[in-house]
Amino acid sequence: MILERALGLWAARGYDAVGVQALCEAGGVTKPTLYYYFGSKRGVLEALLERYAGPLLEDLREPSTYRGDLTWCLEESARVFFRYAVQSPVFMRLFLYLRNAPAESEAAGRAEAFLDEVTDNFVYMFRYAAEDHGNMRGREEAYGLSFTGTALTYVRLILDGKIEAVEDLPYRVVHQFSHGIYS
Amino acid sequence: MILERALGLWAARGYDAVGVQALCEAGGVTKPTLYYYFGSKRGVLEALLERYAGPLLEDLREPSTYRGDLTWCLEESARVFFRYAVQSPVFMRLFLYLRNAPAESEAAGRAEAFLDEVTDNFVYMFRYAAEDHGNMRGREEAYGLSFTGTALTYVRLILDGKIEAVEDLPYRVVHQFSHGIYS
DNA sequence: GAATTTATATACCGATCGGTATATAGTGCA
DNA sequence: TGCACTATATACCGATCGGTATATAAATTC
Repeated sequence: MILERALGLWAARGYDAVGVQALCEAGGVTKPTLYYYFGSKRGVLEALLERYAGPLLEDLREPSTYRGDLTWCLEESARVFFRYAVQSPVFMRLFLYLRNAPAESEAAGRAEAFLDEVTDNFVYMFRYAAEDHGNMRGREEAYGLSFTGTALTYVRLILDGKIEAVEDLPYRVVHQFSHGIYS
Repeated sequence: MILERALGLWAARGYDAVGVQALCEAGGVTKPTLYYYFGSKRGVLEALLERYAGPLLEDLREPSTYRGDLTWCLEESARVFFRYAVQSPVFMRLFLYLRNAPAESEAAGRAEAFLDEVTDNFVYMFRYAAEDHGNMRGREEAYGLSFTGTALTYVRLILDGKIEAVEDLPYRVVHQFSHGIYS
C-alpha cells in the first residue's frame, strides 16, 4: 500500500517534491512505521523499483533475446513497453521521469542500474543480430540506443494521450524504425 | 550570473532539490536581492527559460519552416538540436529534464509552453510536407511527434557521451528516420 | 504465563524550505 | 542639499524537510 501510494505521488509531482510525511499520510501510516519497513526515503524508492521495474525487465528478457528474427524481437519488445504504458501508466510515468532526471539527483542515482539494464538488453540484441545483418555492422550500438529511445518516445506519446496504443502499433513503430517513413 | 548558476544547479540536481538559498550562494547574492529581481523561485525558472529556450526556438524557426525540401528541414533542425547539445549541454540537460518532469510538478508547469512550441513546430512542418508527399498522408501528426522524440533521443545520447556529434550526424539520423536502418 | 520479537504511535530533533519585514546603502535629479 | 528610487543586507517568519528517541501495543516463542 505504501509503495503503491508513493508511486502515484512521485509519478505525479516528482521524488523531491513529495516528502516522507506525505507518503505516510497517503499510505495511512506514521513515519516510524515507514522507517521500520524501508529505513529511509531512498529505501522506499528502491523497494518501489524492485517491485515494479523488476517485472518489466523480466517481461523484456525473452522478446529481446535474439534468435534469428530481429523484426520479431523489436515488435515484441515494443509490445511489452506499450502494454506497460496502458496497464501501468503511473509506473511508466515514473520510469520516464527517472530516466531523464538530473544525474546528481538522488532519484536518478537509485534508478540508474534498472534503466541501464533496459538499454543494455537492446544493445546486446543488435550485437547478435548484426552477425546476420551485414549491412548494419558498426552501427549496432547506435541502433540499440536509438531503438530504446524510439520505443520510449512512443510510450511517452501513449501516456500523454497523443497516440493510441492500438494493436498494430508495435508493427508500425518497428516498420518505421526499420524502413523509414516513406515506405 | 544568477541565472547561469541556477541553470547549472538545476540541471545537475533538479529544480526541487536546489533551494533558493543555494541559488543565492552560488550567485553571490542574498535572498532579498534574488527576490527583488525575480519575485520567486518560479520567476527565476521563467527568466531562465526565456533566456535560454528563446534562442533555441528562434534557431529552430527557419529550419522547421517547410519550403519544399523535407529532408533539408529535418537535417537542419537536427543540426540545431545537436549544436545546442554540444554548445549548451547544461541547458539541454535541463531541457530534457523538464520535458520529462512529472506533469504536476512546478517545474514542468512553467516549462510546458516552451516544450510544446518545439513539438508544434515539427507537427506543422509535417502537415505542410504531407501536401507534397501523398504517401505519408494521415500520419503527419505522428511523424512530427516521433521526429521530435528521435531528435531529442540523440541529444540525450550526445549529452551522455554515448555517441559523438560528428558533422554528418544530422544526415545519418534523418536518413535513418526517413529510410530505416537497413538502407 | 512470561519473555521476546514485531510493529506501531507520540513527540521531538536540527536543518532547511520559500518568502518577507525592516533597515540602509548607493544613485540620479531637482 | 535633499528627495525619490534602485539595490542590497540582516534577521526573521511559519512550515516542512528527512530522520529518530522513547514508549507501547500486538503477536510469537518458550
